[in-house]
Amino acid sequence: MKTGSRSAPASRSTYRHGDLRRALLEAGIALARSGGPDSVTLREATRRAGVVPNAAYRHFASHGALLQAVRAAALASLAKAMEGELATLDHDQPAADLARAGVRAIGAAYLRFAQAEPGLFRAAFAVPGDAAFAALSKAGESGLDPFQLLGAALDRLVAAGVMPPERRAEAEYLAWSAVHGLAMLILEGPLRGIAPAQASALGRLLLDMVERGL
Amino acid sequence: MKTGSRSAPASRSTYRHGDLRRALLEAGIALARSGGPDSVTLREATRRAGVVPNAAYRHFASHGALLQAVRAAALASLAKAMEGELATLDHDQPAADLARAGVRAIGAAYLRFAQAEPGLFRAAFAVPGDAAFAALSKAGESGLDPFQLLGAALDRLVAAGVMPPERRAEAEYLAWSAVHGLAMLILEGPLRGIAPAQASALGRLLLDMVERGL
DNA sequence: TGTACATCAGTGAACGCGCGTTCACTGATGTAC
DNA sequence: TGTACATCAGTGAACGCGCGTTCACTGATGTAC
Repeated sequence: MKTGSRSAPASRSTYRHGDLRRALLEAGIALARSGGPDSVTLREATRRAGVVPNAAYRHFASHGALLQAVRAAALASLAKAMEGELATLDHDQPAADLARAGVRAIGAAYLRFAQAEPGLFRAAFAVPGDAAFAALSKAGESGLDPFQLLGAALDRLVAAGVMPPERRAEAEYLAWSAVHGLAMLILEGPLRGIAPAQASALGRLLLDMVERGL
Repeated sequence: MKTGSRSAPASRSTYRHGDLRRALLEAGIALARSGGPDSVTLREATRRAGVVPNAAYRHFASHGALLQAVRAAALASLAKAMEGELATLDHDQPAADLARAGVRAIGAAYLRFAQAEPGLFRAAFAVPGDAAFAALSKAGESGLDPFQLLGAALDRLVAAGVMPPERRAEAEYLAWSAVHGLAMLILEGPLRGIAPAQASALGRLLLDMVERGL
């Protein structure tokens, strides 16, 4: 009988959890961080929140709903990393240089995030499938998601006269392709286990190529 | 009692299967083709081969061993697609043009394979983990695997004087990044569901960018 | 050329695993009177 | 200010699922004599 109830799975004195939804989401994010999207499971998330498995259903309709919330958080986290990189730019330089630096900052933040948080990165880009995902907030503080941040940087490139407007539409996908591909090669391709310094050197070369190529 | 033995799970008259290893591998490839690497399971492969689950252990040490064999087959298949594309090149042209066309052929084959066989493609690039994988044959008829085929095409680019030798080392990863990234965007990114024609147009633009950028 | 026997490919039955999900419940909270 | 009651967050127990893997076996094959 001990001290009343030993039914609660873990260290919690109150019957109500208080903020279970948040706790589950954070557990899910931690799981994704350490093992990628496949590690995000309802049972482990509830376990970590100190709660019985089915309690999750008060806050998430299904396992997929939790996973999508985790993915959205991962994307928002990437967006914030990009915004942070953009914030370091020196604004006292010619508009053309600044615009170019903006695109590089986006790319560099992307690559750094992929290497620093491989689990979250993989979770962010796991095949979504569900349309409902679109409603979730994947944005950073500016209110833009990672893809939109790249778009805005490219818009500035056009506005600064660095890139002809007729190339703008394709540029989005071409630049994203190059950077995303390098990230994948580093995460799970032939470049796996490369040192961060080498990776960022390669990143610079890649961004050179993109800049020349666009 | 029927006609002797009804113990065999499926349509097979002989007690011995005859070529079970091959049958399991082909079932595994079919599974990867339709559902990606996660669909490759020992139980389903044996089911399709008309055999009891544990029979697989006469031919594969574990589930992972089968999966790796499937991955190697997928890579070999990609290598063959590249070789096929290279074979269509017109050799009656200046060496520089031919070398450039070679690199484009590699890239185009890669993108086409990704779109035509998304399951195999994903299986081919699923995180390997095991070093023993290196011993499996992932090569096409030339004996080169996809990565080596790209390397050879780049060597020809250098030999033809199109690319300065000092850029050769990086070029491998930069070109691969761009093409692999576009493939991922088309398979499970914002470009999912794009029409093949649009995809190949985008592929051409990407290869333009790479060519200019290198 | 015929027969005993070793080999070993495939069988049959069973494990334990962790998962998502459903059901009927209980007990703390906060609101209406 | 105090009490009855509705709400609903979390419990407890149980499902069925498909998976990888292990064990002792059986029966067809092909080789040695």
